Amino acid sequence: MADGPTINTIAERAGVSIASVSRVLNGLPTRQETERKVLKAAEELGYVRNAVARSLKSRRTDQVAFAMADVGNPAYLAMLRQIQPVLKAAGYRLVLHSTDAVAADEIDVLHSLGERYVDGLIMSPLRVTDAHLEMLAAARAPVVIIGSVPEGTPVDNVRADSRTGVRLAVDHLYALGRRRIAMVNGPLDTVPGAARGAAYREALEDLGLPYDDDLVQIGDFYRAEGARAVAELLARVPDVDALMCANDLIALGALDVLRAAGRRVPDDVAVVGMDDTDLAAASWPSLTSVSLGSAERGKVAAELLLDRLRGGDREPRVVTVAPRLAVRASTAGPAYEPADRKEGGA
Amino acid sequence: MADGPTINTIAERAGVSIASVSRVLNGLPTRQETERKVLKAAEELGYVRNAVARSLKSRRTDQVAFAMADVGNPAYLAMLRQIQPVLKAAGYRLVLHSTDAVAADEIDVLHSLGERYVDGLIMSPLRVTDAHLEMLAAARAPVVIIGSVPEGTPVDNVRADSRTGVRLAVDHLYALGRRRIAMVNGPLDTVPGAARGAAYREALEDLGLPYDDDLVQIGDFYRAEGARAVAELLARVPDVDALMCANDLIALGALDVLRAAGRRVPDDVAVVGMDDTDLAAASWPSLTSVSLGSAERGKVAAELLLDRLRGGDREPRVVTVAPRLAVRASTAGPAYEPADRKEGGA
DNA sequence: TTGTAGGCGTTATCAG
DNA sequence: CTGATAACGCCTACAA
Repeated sequence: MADGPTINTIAERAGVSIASVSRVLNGLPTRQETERKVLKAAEELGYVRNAVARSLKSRRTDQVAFAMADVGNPAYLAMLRQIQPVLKAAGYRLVLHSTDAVAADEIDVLHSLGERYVDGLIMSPLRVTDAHLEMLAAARAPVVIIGSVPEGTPVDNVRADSRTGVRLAVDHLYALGRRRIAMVNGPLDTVPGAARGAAYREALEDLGLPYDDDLVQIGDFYRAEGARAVAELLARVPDVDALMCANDLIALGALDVLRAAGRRVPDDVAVVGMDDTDLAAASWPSLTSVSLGSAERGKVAAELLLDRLRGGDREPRVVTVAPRLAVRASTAGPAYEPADRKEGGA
Repeated sequence: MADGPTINTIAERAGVSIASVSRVLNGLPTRQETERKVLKAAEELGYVRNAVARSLKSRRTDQVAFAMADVGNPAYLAMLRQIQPVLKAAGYRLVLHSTDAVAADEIDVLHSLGERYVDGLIMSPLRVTDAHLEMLAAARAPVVIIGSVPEGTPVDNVRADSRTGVRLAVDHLYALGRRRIAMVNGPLDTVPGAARGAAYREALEDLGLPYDDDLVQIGDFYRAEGARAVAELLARVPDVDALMCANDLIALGALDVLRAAGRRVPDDVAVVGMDDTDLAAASWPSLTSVSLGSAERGKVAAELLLDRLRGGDREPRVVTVAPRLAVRASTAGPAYEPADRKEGGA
């Protein structure tokens, strides 16, 4: 762990100037002989470029960050899988941050942007506080937000249309004859929580169904929390016949609880998730879910960031990705009995 | 996105020297008046320290990296959840890398260590190639490997004891009366794949059970791959009565396939996973799984790294975490029928 | 307590 | 094509 060699060490050993070393290392035109000597010396010394010094001079790190609110949520993984290759192909290394939706951690990541550790940032905050907005306004490197920020925030913004998404789901449930459609949501002070809650209410009203506070249960966007919320809901409203869950993890928790309670899905209670993650197709029964285009949003976000990094000093752009309903067994297919019925939903 | 202010900008505005600015910003003793002026100027300018320049001088970044082979595997998340707070408490920012078990990506992360972007690294490689070992030997910053590296590799090493772990599981299955115990493994050229495969063979032999190639199926450490592998296995060896899966994801895939095939778990086929992730307890039926102490390993790794970062220039240390069998429904409990039987396993 | 100046390892400009 | 040399932004003796 002794101090590593620098271009100076190489220069000495090769008997050339540091300028020549730098040139060789950066592939600039050099005499064959010089190049050979330098490369040989570098090799022998086990030289590794000090990227920190390089960044200081070049003002670039060739690194980009993606800050995820919940690493355990496959929706973010779907984004990651799209973001990673796009940036990699463009020569950037992607570093991840796990913020656990803690505002302070997100602010810290934003801060690290200012510290110049990365050239750009993709972030998907659950809550958007004033502190967030301040830092975004002051950001000196490109930021792309996946999720919604207020109009006028000077960053690119890739949005889901959860309003339409929730409507797709509620309409689907209604079409199946469900009339006691409950909503299991995450915290209302989160961006998705607020949007999905409002959308649910709106969808019901448009269908002429009464909005009933009892049918709304707030928990959090995790499986265990979802399960807890659904347990409470069932106790309070035993006649509920459909659950609109604010994400797939909540929906999986719902399935756990319904199974334990002996309620058949979808016969007794239909369940819809959101995000259409891998888990939705893999669960039992498989889960109908509203795709909010996680993968697509990741891809778009990466491309927007890349565009900015390449010098696009354009107006902030807002892209909205369209939702899609993936109908599966939890609302329309066979429930516990070994498959074969063919009825299809909606 | 104009060029940000530096300590020079602040110095001018505050009418002091850059040295004073630096001192104030670092909390060194300064006259009240000076401090006030500097802080005011910094505030007004929206100053953010350039961490790159700071690092160049101080030779520290206060950042540490954790390279995960598979972000989608909850076993790594369990590690992460332990690593994160330990390092954070010590003042380090944790950055994550997703390598997808691609050797080239892992080498790149190791390279980034040499580039001085981070002060240390925790890494959990699936395969350990010569290139890995070379870079580890040459590493100029502390590295902790979660997983096994050959004796003599000059890095701290936190190991699981999958040998004992597999044995616990196989013995358990044997005690339940199972005699056609198959193994569903990941690639044999991975460290865990090789270890678990060998352990399985050894465990059978010690029980006096014949080792049968037909009972071994190689796939990969993901759910879909696990499902595929189990489907093949079932087709080839219909009378199998127990599956020892090399991790929980494979085991979940196994449950999917068994359910689709109408085989009852555990009545017809008992299933054991490894890693004892959150998913094991949450699956249906809940999954018996060998805990290899992911959380514990993460914690130990973080502490070892911290020790090194604090100057511990000691001998490389090897810590092995003991396995534990978590018995659940997939081997011992009720299967598909609504619970109530009380028999307990082993 | 404060300012001046040197240096961290690179890159890039400018003469030679 | 090559070699001095000046930044990049910050920290830190050392001197005042």
